[in-house]
Amino acid sequence: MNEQRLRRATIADVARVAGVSTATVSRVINQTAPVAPETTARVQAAIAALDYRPHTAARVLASNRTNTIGLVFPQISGYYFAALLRGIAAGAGDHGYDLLIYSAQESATQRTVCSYPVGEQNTDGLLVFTDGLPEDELRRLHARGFPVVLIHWSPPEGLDIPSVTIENKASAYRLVAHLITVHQRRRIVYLAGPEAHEDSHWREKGYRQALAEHGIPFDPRLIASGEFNREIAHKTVARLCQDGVQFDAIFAGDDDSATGALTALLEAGKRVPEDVALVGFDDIEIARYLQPPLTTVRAPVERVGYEAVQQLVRLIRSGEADPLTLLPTQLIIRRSCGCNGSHQ
Amino acid sequence: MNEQRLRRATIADVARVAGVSTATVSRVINQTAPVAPETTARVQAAIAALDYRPHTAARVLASNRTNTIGLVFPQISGYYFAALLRGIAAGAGDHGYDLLIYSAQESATQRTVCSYPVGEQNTDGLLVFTDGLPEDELRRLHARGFPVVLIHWSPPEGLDIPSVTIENKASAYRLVAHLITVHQRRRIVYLAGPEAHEDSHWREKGYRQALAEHGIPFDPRLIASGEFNREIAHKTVARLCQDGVQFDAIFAGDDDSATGALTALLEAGKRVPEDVALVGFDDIEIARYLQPPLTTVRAPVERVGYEAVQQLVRLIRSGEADPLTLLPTQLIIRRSCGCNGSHQ
DNA sequence: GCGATTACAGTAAGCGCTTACAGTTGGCGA
DNA sequence: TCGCCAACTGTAAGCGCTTACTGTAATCGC
Repeated sequence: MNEQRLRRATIADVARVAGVSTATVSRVINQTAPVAPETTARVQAAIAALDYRPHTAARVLASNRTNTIGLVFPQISGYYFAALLRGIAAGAGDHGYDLLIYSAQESATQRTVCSYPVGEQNTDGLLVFTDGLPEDELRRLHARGFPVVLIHWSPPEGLDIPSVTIENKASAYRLVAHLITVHQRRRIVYLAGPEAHEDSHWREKGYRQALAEHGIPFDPRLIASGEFNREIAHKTVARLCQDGVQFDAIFAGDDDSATGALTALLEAGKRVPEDVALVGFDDIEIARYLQPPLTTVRAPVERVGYEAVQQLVRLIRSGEADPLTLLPTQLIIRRSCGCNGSHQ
Repeated sequence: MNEQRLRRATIADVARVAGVSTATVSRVINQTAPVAPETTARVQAAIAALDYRPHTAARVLASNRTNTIGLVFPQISGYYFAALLRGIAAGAGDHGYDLLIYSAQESATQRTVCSYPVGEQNTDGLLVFTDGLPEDELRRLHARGFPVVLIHWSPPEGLDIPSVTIENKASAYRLVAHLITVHQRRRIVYLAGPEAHEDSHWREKGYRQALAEHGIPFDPRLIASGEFNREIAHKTVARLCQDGVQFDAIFAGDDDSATGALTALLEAGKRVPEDVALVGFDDIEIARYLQPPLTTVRAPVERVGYEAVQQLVRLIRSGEADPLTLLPTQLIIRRSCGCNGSHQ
């Protein structure tokens, strides 16, 4: 492993071997100007012979394009993450961009100057997932005209930063309306997500709208905290049962909390869906394997990632992007709501 | 969004405003040489005033250090992924490295020269997960003395590339020995993973060793393909039941296939663990929520990622690293093997 | 047959940093 | 007092590319 590292071949080496100028080599590599086929062949042979790879930093410096997009995450976890990243990686690949990722949870080694390891200094644009970046940094980037696209998050007051997310409100509405109209449920608990999580707010709005439109009064006692977390949802629902709160359905803010709720309900001796109907949100992998299989909403997570890259690339290249991209979801009816659940 | 992008401040701007040379500014930023406190203050004020960020590519080009490590994945998915990445991101952050990731599944826009978007040209070292990189590329990098660390994968014949993984064999041995000695099982199915997946081979070796040491003859009919995949495992086990193969336990190569196996067993009218004991591997999140809760082995996935970065950084900085890092696992006894399962 | 293109190739000026080298001080031991 | 050294700062040479500008020869339209 310790053979000294060989000096890497540079464009000048290639030029010398091929008997052309460095400009020509550059043109062959980037296809930025016509080069005679025979010359091209000579250059390519030289590149192969020398095992030459263009030095990225030098290209960036000279061309002023990094060809890299940055991704900022508050934390890496959960079901969402892998799917979203898959979409983003695919999008970046399709558009020829590299992907630099930064998780805010990293114990930030204090950097003298630059508070964020990813930004204008090393990327062409940024993807920010939920509250991955504090508002002032966002404002700073925006003031500079640096391309940023938000994922599952709205821009702060006054900033016109494009954002990509899913139809939370409409989906929640449909889910709750289903519980009300098809299964005649009227006391429906909403297991809210974390305060900071915008999605949860929109889902709650959909929930409230469904109640309102079906003449069911809103009861604040039926809003409980699930935190998009199995354990917490478990405890919350257990307490609800203990406290004797009356309810005949639970709309869990996401599927993770739905699984917690399910366990708690069974432990409390409730039958699902007979005594309590249960619906979730996300359609995580295991949703269909629960007993009973979970009725939920399928969010096109991967597409969210892909679409976000799409918008970012447009923003980088043309300076414009859709202010808001709302991706449609799909109602997945299984058995936990009381249906037959032919849906797989 | 369309205000023209402002020309970014350069080190020369900072130097001018602070009334010093660019060298001094550089020294303040990098703390590479003593600078008078008063000068430092002036420079920092100028940096703040101009909102200056050093241009990464320029630093890389000048200093010949990218301060970035690359991560190559065959595909982004599964439980493993998020946890591993979390460890890697943490490790990279702790050591002051940025993280560039590349998923081989990206529909590779054909690049003229460089087949891999990540490598010597833009990183200081590479982390390769399972078979993320073909052997010839690995050999090329190794020949160049480029730092690479393998995760859950062994170097090809003849290459001394450090690798980090978990104690697959010993863990599998313990699991199977537990089934044999504590629960008197003798016809134990092994649900193997994908051919390419090294872990599965080691787990099988542990399985065979446990059989051998307890005087149980190895029966090839009990080796079936689970592919580390719920659906496939489901089908495989269903077929096993149909075919009337006799067995009293299943050692699933991973927890995903264990969940598939569980469903298939229940569907076939077998009681778990009474008729068939079931154990998995990984301890994924839902393992404890299965009915019955799954006995398995907890792999320190996040630590694997962190440790891999550790080794890579050592390799980058000092040229040496441990050839093989085997992280210990922990037996998680729940109910699916037949125990009481006090373990949470 | 002549000016205007077009196809192709080279020259050289940076891109924004780091750092080797070279001062200029002032303090301190001898 | 002198030499030495540490502390601090500046000068300028690149790092390996891209690309504006030039230059040449061949081709084309009429």
